[in-house]
Amino acid sequence: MPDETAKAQIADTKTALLDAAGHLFAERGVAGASLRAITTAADANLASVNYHFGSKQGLIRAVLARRLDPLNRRRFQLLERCLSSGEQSLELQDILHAFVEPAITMMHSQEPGDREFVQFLGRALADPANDLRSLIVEEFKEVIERFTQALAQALPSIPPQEIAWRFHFMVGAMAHTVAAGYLVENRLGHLGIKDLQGPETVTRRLVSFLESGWRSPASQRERQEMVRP
Amino acid sequence: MPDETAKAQIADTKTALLDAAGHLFAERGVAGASLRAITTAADANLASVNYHFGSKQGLIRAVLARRLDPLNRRRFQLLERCLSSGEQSLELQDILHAFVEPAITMMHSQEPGDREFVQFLGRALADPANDLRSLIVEEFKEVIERFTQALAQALPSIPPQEIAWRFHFMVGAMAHTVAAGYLVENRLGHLGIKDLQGPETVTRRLVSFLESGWRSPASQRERQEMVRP
DNA sequence: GTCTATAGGTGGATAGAC
DNA sequence: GTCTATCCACCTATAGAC
Repeated sequence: MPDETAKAQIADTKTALLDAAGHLFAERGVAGASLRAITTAADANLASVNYHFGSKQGLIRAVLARRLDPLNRRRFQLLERCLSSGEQSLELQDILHAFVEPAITMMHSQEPGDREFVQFLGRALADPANDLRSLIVEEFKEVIERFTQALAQALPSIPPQEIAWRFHFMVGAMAHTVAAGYLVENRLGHLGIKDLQGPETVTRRLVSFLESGWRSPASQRERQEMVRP
Repeated sequence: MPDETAKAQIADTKTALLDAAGHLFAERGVAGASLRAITTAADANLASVNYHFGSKQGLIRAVLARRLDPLNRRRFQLLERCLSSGEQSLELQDILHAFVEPAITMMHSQEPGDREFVQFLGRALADPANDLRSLIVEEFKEVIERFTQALAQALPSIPPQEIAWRFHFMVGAMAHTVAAGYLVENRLGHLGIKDLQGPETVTRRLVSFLESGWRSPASQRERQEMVRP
């Protein structure tokens, strides 16, 4: 079946391009990774990117979607689970776990592509390139809304503006961790400290830190403003 | 005195270049801001960057040093003050305040150059360009050491690896706030929420969030490991 | 110190043969 | 679908006149 081999060929080239692009984007940034470097690494032709993805922008979009969609789907899965389980008590810790765990797990994944991807993602949140940022913000809109709502429900004494800021702090802590967490791991290694490695440990540390932060009482003044019209 | 006007001329061109570069680095990133764009914005000659700073790399270094050095000096000042005041009780809140306040204040500074700078700085922490990152890490080495030490002293029950991770989380929350905090402020505006603006409010929110996070108890197992040889 | 001109290189994108 | 050749815009850096 020549049709099958042709399709396989397409899939191979596309996949090779996505792999190479993901690797180089994480290593050098979107601007620093040229189509020449990407196609060379993928053992493909310079024109292949434009054929398969239309443009470099299209390639970026595809690299993002390939792993970000499953990542956020897993977040929603975990969030749904803790929304439906207790029914009455919405556990803060579970919500934070649902938000954080998928990214931290991917950061420690054995597949090298996963690790590079979250690193790229964490950096992209701070990237000044407008088109890249708006892509990410777009993808995150639903995540922000659903998790903000769950958090506000679990913490009824925290006013909405405080929720917004704390969500921002949390995103920063998580993004920096997946983007540069290896620095801490290296540092501990150099100091001769044998840390309990693995995604579970890092997730536990981060969730515990964040949970206490979220439980910090809001200022009296703002809580008063909350009940007024 | 022709000497004086000549010197003033030099200072003007250099300053104009630093201003323009700071603005464009924050807006488009280091890679995205070309010397052409910078010199045009500064109303200077294309060759002037190489004359005054040797290279683009030299310009980047100068832009960083101009505001990062005073920023960190202020951090140390505030840290010294709370180290010497109580003598017996090292207040966690004051240490966190010393770390966070200078950056948040700069983020709300009236001088537009300041605001743009912390935005650039927050982003540069995640920048994949090695030369830029190593510059920042170099500048931050002393900050990390001195604040880590103070925090370990204020929180004797937290083991060193937990200190390292929490410091990492804190840096992430702060960097993301100065790099993209305006997103939250915009969002609150769109939602019709009149937030208490100003650096004091944001600083108070962040310090309160972080303080609770730092006070989160370490796991039993790791505290046990701490007292062993 | 300033400025023009240009060298020497890399970028993304495309046309057209196969 | 693949690949070569090529276009053209843009980059940093420098040489040399003023």
